[in-house]
Amino acid sequence: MYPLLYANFISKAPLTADEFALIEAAVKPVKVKKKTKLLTGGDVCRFSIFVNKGCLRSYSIDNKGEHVVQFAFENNWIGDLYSYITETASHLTIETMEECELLYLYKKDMEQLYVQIPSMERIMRLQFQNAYVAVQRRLNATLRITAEERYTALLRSQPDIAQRIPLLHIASYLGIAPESLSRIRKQLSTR
Amino acid sequence: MYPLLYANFISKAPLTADEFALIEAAVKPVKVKKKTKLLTGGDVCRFSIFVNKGCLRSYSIDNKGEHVVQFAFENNWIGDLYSYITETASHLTIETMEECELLYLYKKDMEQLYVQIPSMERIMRLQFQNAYVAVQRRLNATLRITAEERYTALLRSQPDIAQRIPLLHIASYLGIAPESLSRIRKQLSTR
DNA sequence: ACCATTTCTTAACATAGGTTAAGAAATATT
DNA sequence: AATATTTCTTAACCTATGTTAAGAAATGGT
Repeated sequence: MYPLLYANFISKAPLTADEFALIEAAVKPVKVKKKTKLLTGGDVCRFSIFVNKGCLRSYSIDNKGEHVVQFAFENNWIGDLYSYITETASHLTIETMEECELLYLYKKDMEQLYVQIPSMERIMRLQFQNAYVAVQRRLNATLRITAEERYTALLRSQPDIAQRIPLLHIASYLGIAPESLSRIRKQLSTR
Repeated sequence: MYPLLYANFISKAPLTADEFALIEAAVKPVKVKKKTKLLTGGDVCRFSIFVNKGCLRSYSIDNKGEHVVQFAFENNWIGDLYSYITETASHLTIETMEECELLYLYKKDMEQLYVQIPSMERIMRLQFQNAYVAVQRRLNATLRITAEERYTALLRSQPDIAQRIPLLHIASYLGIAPESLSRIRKQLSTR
């Protein structure tokens, strides 16, 4: 039924067919249009979203504008883990950037699954752990390498990003002005 | 016996006197001199260290030199959470920067405590969560504000840092050259 | 197909921070 | 106290990225 989701789960912990059937029953499939807000700053994030098709971004807003925190493509999870766990207001907005097929896993249903499926706890711990490692790695990159190097590294890890995501948002994710990314692209093309 | 440790634990989860006695029995107190390495890149980190007195830093090393990842002062924890959980080689070195009184909590003993003390799981989850939030916040700061603003923010959150820690290491933590931090200090003093 | 909107590029100029090099100050060692 | 080591400061110059402004290109809606 959801082969991508199945692969995603069993990469973290083994599951029987019956157990995965419980997960599929808990999951809420949703199709949404481009530029739809799925979470707005101030809301409590009560779900994790699995991307079956399409892509999304999460971003915070301050007096300087939007700052992209994360992109999520097919087979990725997105949400606000901190708000989810603490049940406090999120500082993030989550928005689709293409037409998307998403699978919502609500916390309420997740708690059921914890009781029914022993490996479930491991899965959430791994999700947190992956999030932690990803942000730690990105911090190191930001402190130590130039924007150009960060951009080429991003292209390597997600080769279709330049086609799928406006330069504007990629620049925001890298922490630079869009004009600077445009200049970087030009420099890269003339080599 | 260890009032700082006690306060640190009960800020995360309630504990009975008997439960805290089990923790105190599990903890290994150590006094170490300045500039002692407690973990070296390549080791698996099998402990969390609680700082009762003194201060430490963790750092990674690459071709450009050392990069400070974290400072830990009294009442803080330090370790390599990723290596600890995955039991893979750490990329970090942990080193004292003053004479220290430390409390080691080994993973092996921690696992006993998990069985004996129900709130223990919550405590570790909170530790991970705090680490995640701290690094997320630092990433945002690094992407969005100048080195000068990051330095004044650091001073605000840890006012004695300028007295206790060499400028060299503070600059590394901020991701700038020591000369630049020296220049920033000068600019701040003439205002 | 046409118009509105969004996104991207370019260029000139400004600035934060890096690099190099030298010496001064502080701290540790004998 | 004298010396060695570490840490800090300063200054001149360099480079990456920011800022502003304008127009070009692409995309979306009707």
